[in-house]
Amino acid sequence: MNDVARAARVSLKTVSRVVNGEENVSPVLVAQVRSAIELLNYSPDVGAGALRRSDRRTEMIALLLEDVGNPFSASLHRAVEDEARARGVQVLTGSLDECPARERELARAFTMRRTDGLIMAPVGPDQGYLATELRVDTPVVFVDRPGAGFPGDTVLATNVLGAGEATRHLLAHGHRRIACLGDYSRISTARLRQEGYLAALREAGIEPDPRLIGSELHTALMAECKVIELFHRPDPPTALFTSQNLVTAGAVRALRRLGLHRTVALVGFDDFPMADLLEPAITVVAQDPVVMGRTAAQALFRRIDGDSTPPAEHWIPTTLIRRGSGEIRPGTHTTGDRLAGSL
Amino acid sequence: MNDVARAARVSLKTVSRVVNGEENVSPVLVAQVRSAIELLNYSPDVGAGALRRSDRRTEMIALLLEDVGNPFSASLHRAVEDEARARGVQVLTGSLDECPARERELARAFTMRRTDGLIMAPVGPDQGYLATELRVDTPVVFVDRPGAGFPGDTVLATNVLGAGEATRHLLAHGHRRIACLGDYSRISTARLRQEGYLAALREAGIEPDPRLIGSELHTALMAECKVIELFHRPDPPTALFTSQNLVTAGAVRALRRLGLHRTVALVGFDDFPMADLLEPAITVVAQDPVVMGRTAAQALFRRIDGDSTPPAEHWIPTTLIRRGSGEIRPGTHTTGDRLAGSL
DNA sequence: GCAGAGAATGACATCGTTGTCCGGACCCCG
DNA sequence: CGGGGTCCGGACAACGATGTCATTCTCTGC
Repeated sequence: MNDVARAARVSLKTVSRVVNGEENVSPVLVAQVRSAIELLNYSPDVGAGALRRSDRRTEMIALLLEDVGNPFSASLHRAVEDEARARGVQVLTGSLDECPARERELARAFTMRRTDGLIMAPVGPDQGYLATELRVDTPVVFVDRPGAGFPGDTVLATNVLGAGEATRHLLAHGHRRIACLGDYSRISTARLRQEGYLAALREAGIEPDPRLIGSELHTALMAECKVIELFHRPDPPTALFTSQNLVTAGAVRALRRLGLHRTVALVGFDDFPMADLLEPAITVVAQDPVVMGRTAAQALFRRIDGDSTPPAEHWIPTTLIRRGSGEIRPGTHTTGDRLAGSL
Repeated sequence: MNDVARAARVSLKTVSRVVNGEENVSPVLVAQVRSAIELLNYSPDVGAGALRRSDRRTEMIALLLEDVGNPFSASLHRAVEDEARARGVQVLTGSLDECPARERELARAFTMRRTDGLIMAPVGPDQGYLATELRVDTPVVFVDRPGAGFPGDTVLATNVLGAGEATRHLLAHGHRRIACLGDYSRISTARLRQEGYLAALREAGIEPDPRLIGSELHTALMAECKVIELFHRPDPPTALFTSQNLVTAGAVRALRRLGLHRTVALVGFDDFPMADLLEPAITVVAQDPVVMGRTAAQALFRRIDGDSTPPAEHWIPTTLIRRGSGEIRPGTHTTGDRLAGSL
């Protein structure tokens, strides 16, 4: 910037004014400065600017997700990026992999980078550390899972409702023995979805059978094994509610191997690409990661812009998508290819 | 940091030394400083540090991908993150959406943030602008697609080879009329995959039929329509090679609607989750986005560390995964469910 | 006892930028 | 012609940190 000032024969400050589009600079000087900028390929350093500026904005936000490589996190990330782009803000991301230590470590790293705000899908049981770790007035928005020990807006899917709807859907199709398979019970979404399942059963006057409830299934393979085990025992379920993507995949695989995919009903939580192309196509309770990401980003920017109303909770509704697998009735014994055509 | 120095009754410089783990500080002072840091919840500002430091490293790299929300980009992103994390480097990402203007805009934004390097899947026809836009000595690595007009390492899938292998696989199963469906021809990967297809045909002594070649199919719907059109014409293909993910999805959908999914062979370029659960399961030429991301990040960090050997090309091999759809022979008229069990 | 080496510490300038403040030029009006 | 505002432009300090260099202190060896 010094070089530009020299080349344009003006003071440093005038260059700064031109770059920042401030008023009260004569058109002549503006032109001089602009051409000097062009000539020297000057590019302002937003980091240095942030350092000096009174608002201290870095125009960067941090996004901590379970795994930027998985479809849910990736869609959410994209939605956040789109909101951020509209404001000229850049996004720093990090993957947590269900590891609380990583959560803290990344929160720390982003603090040292002075991000203007933080959107996070927490994995640890408590985010109280943010109070000391974070710079004061750095807003935090929790997404997908609620945070604890630190105030912040929260953006959540209607997990209990969605799981209840899935379960009621199966009940309405005549099922009474419905299994519920989910991820680690320390994950709040897994707990809540199981809760929704239990509530729907009780509502229908059915006492839940603990042998039909599987948790701690973190990979498709674990889910697959669990399902196979389930059907090797007496009195197996006639329907499955799988409360997470990989569990759904494992269950589909298991039902195939057992030759039960047209006999046992299945509703999964969270949609996935090609779900409509499987046979039978998979009925799911779809979340909306795009709306979740957008909502979280909008909430964060409102806070960054100074909104200091009490933390709000945003509930993003889920949608039941009927595709076939969830509409199988108990006692069905199709072996042909009829369902495929009935889409 | 000033406050810490005051609290610990030492000079600013001594605090800096402790924070940066420099030697030659007496243990007594180190302890004093550390407790002051603890007491005041001091967190160093890496931005300010980068400004003053002679190497000017911000410990951030930029990653420009097609769309961080799509599975390929997301996996690649994750792999880059893992390499970066090992070095304490953060990753700024941006989605390009096939828009050259966005490519420039984001390259500019990242330059203003002084990222230490840039990994990019270019969409524009020329990256010559980087020469003036970018800070000198900022290394660039091109991934997925080659860059033009600016030197940089390149990490590419073996597109021609992979497409050739897919096509030869279909030829080996007796197909002679094989369609090739792909994305916008301005995308280099689309062109190269078509090239591989053409080469394999010619190698087999077959003159390509232009009516069997579809390009500019950017969405699943466009691909679906194209396939349906293909089969409404006389002399339709007996096999399809779909050179991109969404095109594969569209083709599967179209074949289903036409009732041809067990009759017409299909090989797709790029794997996708659940491909093994479709009926028939989809044979694909799989890319390896994780290896691509890792390779790109490693190459970038080598450059950041000062390697100045001439730009290198890294070829990441593709793998043909036989699952069923690619092994259908011409003239097959299965209507039952046999293939599903034959996995 | 003393030179010289080396360790420990601090003073100060500086990175690229913006906030503050001041001064000069210009205009309008009485 | 002078008073008082508006408009422009620059000098200077400061943001939070580190590089450089000078200073003090403590040994070591003879």
